[in-house]
Amino acid sequence: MDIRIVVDDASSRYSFNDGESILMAVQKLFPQQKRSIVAARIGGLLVDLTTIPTRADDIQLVSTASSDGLEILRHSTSHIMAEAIKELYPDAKLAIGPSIDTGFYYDIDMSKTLSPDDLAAIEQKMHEITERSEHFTRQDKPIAEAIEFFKERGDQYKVEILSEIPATTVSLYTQGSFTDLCRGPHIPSTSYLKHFKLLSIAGAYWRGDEKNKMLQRIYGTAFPSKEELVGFVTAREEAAKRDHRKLGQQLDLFSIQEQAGAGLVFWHPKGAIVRKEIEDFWRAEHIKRGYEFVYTPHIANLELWKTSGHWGFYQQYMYSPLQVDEDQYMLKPMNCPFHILIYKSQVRSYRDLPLRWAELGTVYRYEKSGVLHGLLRVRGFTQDDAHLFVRPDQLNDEVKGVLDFTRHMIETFGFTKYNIYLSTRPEHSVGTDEGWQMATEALRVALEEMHLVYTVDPGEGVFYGPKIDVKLVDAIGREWQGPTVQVDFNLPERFDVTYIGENGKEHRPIMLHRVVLGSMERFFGTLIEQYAGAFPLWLAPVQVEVVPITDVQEEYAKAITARLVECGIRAKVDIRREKMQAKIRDAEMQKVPYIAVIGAKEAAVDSVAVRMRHEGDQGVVAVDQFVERLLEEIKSKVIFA
RNA sequence: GCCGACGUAGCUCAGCUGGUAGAGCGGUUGAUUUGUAAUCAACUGGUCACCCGUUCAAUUCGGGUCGUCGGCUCCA
Repeated sequence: MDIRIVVDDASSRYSFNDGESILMAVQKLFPQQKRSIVAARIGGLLVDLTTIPTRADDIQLVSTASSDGLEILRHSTSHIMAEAIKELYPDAKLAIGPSIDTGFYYDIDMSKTLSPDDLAAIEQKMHEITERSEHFTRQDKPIAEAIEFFKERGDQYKVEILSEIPATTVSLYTQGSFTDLCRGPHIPSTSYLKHFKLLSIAGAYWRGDEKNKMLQRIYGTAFPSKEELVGFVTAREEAAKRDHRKLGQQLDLFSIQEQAGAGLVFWHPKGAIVRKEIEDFWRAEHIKRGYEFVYTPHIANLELWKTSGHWGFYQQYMYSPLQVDEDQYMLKPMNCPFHILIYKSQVRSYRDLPLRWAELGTVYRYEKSGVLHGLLRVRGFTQDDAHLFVRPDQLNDEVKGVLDFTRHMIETFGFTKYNIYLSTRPEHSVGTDEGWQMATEALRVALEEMHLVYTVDPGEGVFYGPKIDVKLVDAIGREWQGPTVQVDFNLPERFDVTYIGENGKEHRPIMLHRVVLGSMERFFGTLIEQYAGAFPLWLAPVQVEVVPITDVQEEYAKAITARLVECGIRAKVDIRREKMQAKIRDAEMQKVPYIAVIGAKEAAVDSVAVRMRHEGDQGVVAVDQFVERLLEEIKSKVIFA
């Protein structure tokens, strides 16, 4: 049979003999790259290379250079790891072992608790298996037979999975003595696997449900080449250096103290400067966009939280009540009810809307101890919150306004790594289907009209309404929810929020909850990682470090520093009895954007020798010119100077 | 909260099988007056996270608590 074989952009024809598999053809056609071609695609379907073509459809070869190929390699690696584990620990029961973005994992239930040392032994066993060149063979079985097969082996998890598969037949893959339930395809032989590494052990609930048993999960990765594997490991080490927790300490930005409690943030002077810059900018942008500011208390009567529904729907995140005289008061987990109270303090006309009220509102939420994470998940944090009270006819424009605002913030702060999601109605929620549908549609339309790329995140909305989330990505690729817009038709209902319409009758406004940064803590955390601590000039805690070469220039250096400070520049002078090299080193390590070196030459002509962070010596510049340049850079919020 | 690992000077870390601790950096003092990433020296610094137990003796062994880290589950 004569079939066209496609590789990347090229194609050639090959005439298959009876019973000749794709693998045999590949070995003849591409002997030099036989281990990089791992599967094939026929009519859109991925198949094993051992497949014997039955029709004259085009065959597209899949190599490990493609994402499909890499996934197959990694998935096969997880099977090989499972085989190794079964050999070492025969009582191990396997659950699931998929490939993921960074590699693969396998969830295992076994009596022995694995330690990091055991990973080396498993890896060793895997190398043995790859040297044995075991073939992966596929077998299609009626589902009942497959269930019987796994039942006999005591593989209860496989049986459970099978019992929920609707198909009548399933495929099993065997290599060596190991057989697993799997859709495939797989690499033809274990010898294809050369470059892999087991990374870590973690706990994971069976089927991701915390009511189920916790299994042991082993994470690992595999790559087509040694260089790529080494590159992956180095990239992880590099990413760890950007970790905001590490930089927070090195740059003296913030701390979280055991003595005070987990998840409670202390902003040190340098971190506080960055926060103040962010806040100043934030306020100025709000004024430009027609917002007003409000301030509200940190605690309020429990009755208020019952009215708002938080007591019913959000109690697990709220701290225990405080007894105040005869009443119970709650620390606020959200700001919304307070803004509503301000709204309700007088009768509102349709002419007053939209009302946009913003507050840097500090809230406290009980987060489970295991989820706390530096600045990115804490128990007390300040939301850059705002609530918009809008008429139905204003909803679309207002959502778009918020999205535009968010985009402006993200761009100004130079974020390049983020994803947008549209989250729909969750299981636990209030309101009518029509309400949810209308609100979700409003968000979707706004996203489309703004030409924003987004993903629908089903069931991830808040109990009171759907939302659009912007998730910022941290140094090692984890997503953290930042900016969000949420439509709420529930609270206005519960608090009986109204405005008087043109017809003189009461109408219900729609409420929008939104943050354009997320929270000051989380935003700062991701910002630190974004810049690896090297903030752009406008945000840098110290903008200029003035370094006199000897103490002869000390007075001049102090005068220059005072002049810079006078111009609104955050300048510091280093008058320690250290060599200039040591001062420069320290300033570089503190990631100060500019170092102004002053020796006898500079002092004589009212100038400084400018050194830029990461760039080195920039030559001598007159002080006035230097100031002008700095002010311009600060004003324009240049991201990469 | 769950699974696992970890918790020694301000920081980074050493301390074999139990006999109350060390280094470098930092800080202080002194000397050095220096041209773009660490000048030299002396001094300083720790109820070994906390509590209970085993032991003649615990930083070291066991249990618990708190915290941190990697995941899971859950969220700004």
